[in-house]
Amino acid sequence: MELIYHNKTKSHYSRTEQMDTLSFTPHDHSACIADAVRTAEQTCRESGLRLTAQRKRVLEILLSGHRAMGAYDILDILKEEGQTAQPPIAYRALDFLVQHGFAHKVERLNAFIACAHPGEDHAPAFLICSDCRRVAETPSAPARALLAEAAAEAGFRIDTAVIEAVGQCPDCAEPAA
Amino acid sequence: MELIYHNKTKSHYSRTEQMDTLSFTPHDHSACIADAVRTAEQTCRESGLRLTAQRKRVLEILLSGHRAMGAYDILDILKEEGQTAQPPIAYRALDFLVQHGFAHKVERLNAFIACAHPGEDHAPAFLICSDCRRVAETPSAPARALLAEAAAEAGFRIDTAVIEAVGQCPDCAEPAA
DNA sequence: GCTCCGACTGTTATAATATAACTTGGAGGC
DNA sequence: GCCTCCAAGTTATATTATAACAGTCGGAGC
Ligand SMILES: [Zn+2]
Ligand SMILES: [Zn+2]
Ligand SMILES: [Zn+2]
Ligand SMILES: [Zn+2]
Repeated sequence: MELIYHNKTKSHYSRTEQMDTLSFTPHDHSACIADAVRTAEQTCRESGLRLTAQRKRVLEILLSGHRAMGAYDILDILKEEGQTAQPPIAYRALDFLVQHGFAHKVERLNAFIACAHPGEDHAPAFLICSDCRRVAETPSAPARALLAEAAAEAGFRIDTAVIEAVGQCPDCAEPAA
Repeated sequence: MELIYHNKTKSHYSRTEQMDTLSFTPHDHSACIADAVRTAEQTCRESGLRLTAQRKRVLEILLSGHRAMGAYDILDILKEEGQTAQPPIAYRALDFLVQHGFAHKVERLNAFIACAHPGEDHAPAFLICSDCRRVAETPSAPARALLAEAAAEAGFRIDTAVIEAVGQCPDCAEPAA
């Protein structure tokens, strides 16, 4: 399979803006997990936050695949690991992770994913594959700028914006060959 | 496609694209309701759809304010009107209205609004006022185009996209003067 | 008119997602 | 040691959504 997506027109996305959508790209995933955990640990150390065992474990669970997971999916895993695990356990850990940028909530799915670019201060759009449930982050600054423009014309001041696309990822879009 | 999104002065939104965000604009709201109901009736007549009494009543309830309402908010109103009204009553009517473009689901709120531009074949972005809970539709075609471009670079084909902004509407943004 | 069919409605039950409220525990500062 | 604070544990409940099946109604065709 040889797909080339850059051949048509000039990109609006500069090199430095290129946030690779690695969920859909083969990569060393155990390194990917280790990196994310290390980044979270370091960020917390620097900011005086407490990445407790529970929070770290929930982050690791989210990181195990680049898929959105419901709070109760996470709870089930914690239970299998021997915890008693009532809902607030999962929701509190998720709140912490989302609050501090280590995870995101996918509104369309009422579910959560580990952030693929922790520490980068980004406001991603999500690409949600309806076939395999994988979710990737993609840059959204240009789209957000246009949205802000449209909002401004209505006198509306945007605090946050949710941008989530549903469709087929590269793997699932291939004809069933 | 030639878009320059850093240009402050020139609008990317043509006159004909101007979907006035009337939720935030004073207007003859009873005419607004009547128009929407009439449009729905006509569209259904033309398309062989059945705008039953339940569906019409739910549409009217949604139209009563330019706010997002939960399915159970609607159920409560139906109950006050003497119906027995179990959840599927509301969800079925909402499914129909959303399916055929007479209403939208606001993912961020898990709630529904009447479409402000029925029959226009549009894919709006929503502007959600966090203070007064009013919701307006605004054009999103330019932002969607950029999102599609970013997705294409990842080999992702978009079927649908949710674009929802939370912030302050013109009325609520005014300093408490 | 009658019948059949398909779509809508009524009803019961339950699933899935999320939070409130209060108690217990534990690390660190003083 | 003791206090404070925040996290974790626990119970209960709120909110959002769907499954499943039984009744009803209206129009198409005969
Ligand atoms: Zn990975
Ligand atoms: Zn996929
Ligand atoms: Zn109106
Ligand atoms: Zn407002």
